[in-house]
Amino acid sequence: MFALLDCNNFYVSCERLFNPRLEGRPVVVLSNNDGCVVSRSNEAKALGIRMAEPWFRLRALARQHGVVALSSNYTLYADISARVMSTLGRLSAGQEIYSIDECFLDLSGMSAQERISHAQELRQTIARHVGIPVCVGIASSKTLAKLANHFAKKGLAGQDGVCDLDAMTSHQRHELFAHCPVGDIWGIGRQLAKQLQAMGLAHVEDLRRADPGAIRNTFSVTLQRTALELNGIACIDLARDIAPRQQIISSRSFGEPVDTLADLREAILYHTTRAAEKLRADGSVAHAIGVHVRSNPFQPKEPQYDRTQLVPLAQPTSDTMRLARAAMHGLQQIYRPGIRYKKAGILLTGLQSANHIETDLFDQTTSRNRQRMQTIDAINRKMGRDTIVLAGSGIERRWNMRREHVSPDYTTCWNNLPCAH
DNA sequence: ATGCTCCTGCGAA
DNA sequence: CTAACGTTCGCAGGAGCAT
Repeated sequence: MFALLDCNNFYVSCERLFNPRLEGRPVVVLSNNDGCVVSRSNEAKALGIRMAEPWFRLRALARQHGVVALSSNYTLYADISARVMSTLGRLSAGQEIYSIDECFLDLSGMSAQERISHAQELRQTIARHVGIPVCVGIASSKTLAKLANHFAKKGLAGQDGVCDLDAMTSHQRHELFAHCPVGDIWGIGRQLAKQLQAMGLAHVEDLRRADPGAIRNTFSVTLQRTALELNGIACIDLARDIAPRQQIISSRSFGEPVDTLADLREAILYHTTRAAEKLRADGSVAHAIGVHVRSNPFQPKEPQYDRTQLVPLAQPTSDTMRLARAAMHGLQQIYRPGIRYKKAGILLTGLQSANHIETDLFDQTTSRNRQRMQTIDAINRKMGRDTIVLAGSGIERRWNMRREHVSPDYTTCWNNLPCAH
């Protein structure tokens, strides 16, 4: 038996913790670069503001209704998330942290009564200890638990932010499934929903009753598993141990378009530095680095360009200088003048544990390099992220993202506390 | 026929 | 005033290649 616990309007709820004036008002949090809406308060949803709506298209409506728009502050959200997750971890047998605002929990061996009262207790504890409102969905597969959470959030399944599909009658379940579009199911996005609808499988109940073998043939094993899970046959286990990452991406849109190789070099070096830090934090090494640049696809009249160049590494490494050299080589190959670039980034792939790689008998520089990177990491951890940087990664950084309405890092930075000013 | 790598598309949050 | 549309991850499956 699985529970899926999901925080309500998570980023907005985080902002409200420290700014009570946001209570009762329409509030949205914007994606990086103040681009799109990624979190909405109930009041904002009531105004018809949709998920992923570009902010510039909402400006007029927002002014009219007094909508508060905030830049995203992932430092704050990550810290609040850690508090929610550790609180839940203490109260649960098995926990899989699925994303920044949701996790699966193992509720096996409980009666329906026990499950529902346990879920209520979780909600109250999170509200008291962290201050974040959450909803809980419960069922016998992860896909159904996600769906149950969806019903709980919409208030379709009765009381108080908890929905246990296994505590309901089959008639009640049927009613919910018959009216819920397939696009609301975990794993079914826009493309699949369109195809399924064309085949007459428009609602959850249709897919649940479909022949799994036929689904496998016309679509994929993934969708077959989804169909089985809708029938309460658990195909996807709770992931108890966190598998090491297979790739690391660092990329970002520019605040303003960039056209010089010099600016792109800075940005690529910056991202290489960030990604290499993550790589070493994971205790991994990379076999290849990919360099990615692209123009702005939302300006179709301008010349379009979108390339990534994969550069294999002679020996797998986590050394920033080596990765940077490879990245510069890749960038050189794909840079084209006369393009207004809007985004650049890098990708580290073929990740492996640093412990398992063969060391080159004739290479005496590797261990010195490793020590050097460890020292730099330690200094940057202690003194702040950009204390020691690559000279090439830029000072002025004209390409930095827009972040016009950012809130303070209330919980992780003393200097950002309002009383420090 | 089989198995590999590389690349693209899709989905998720 | 203008122009202004996210990021990071995993998985499936097809293309291309070698055996």
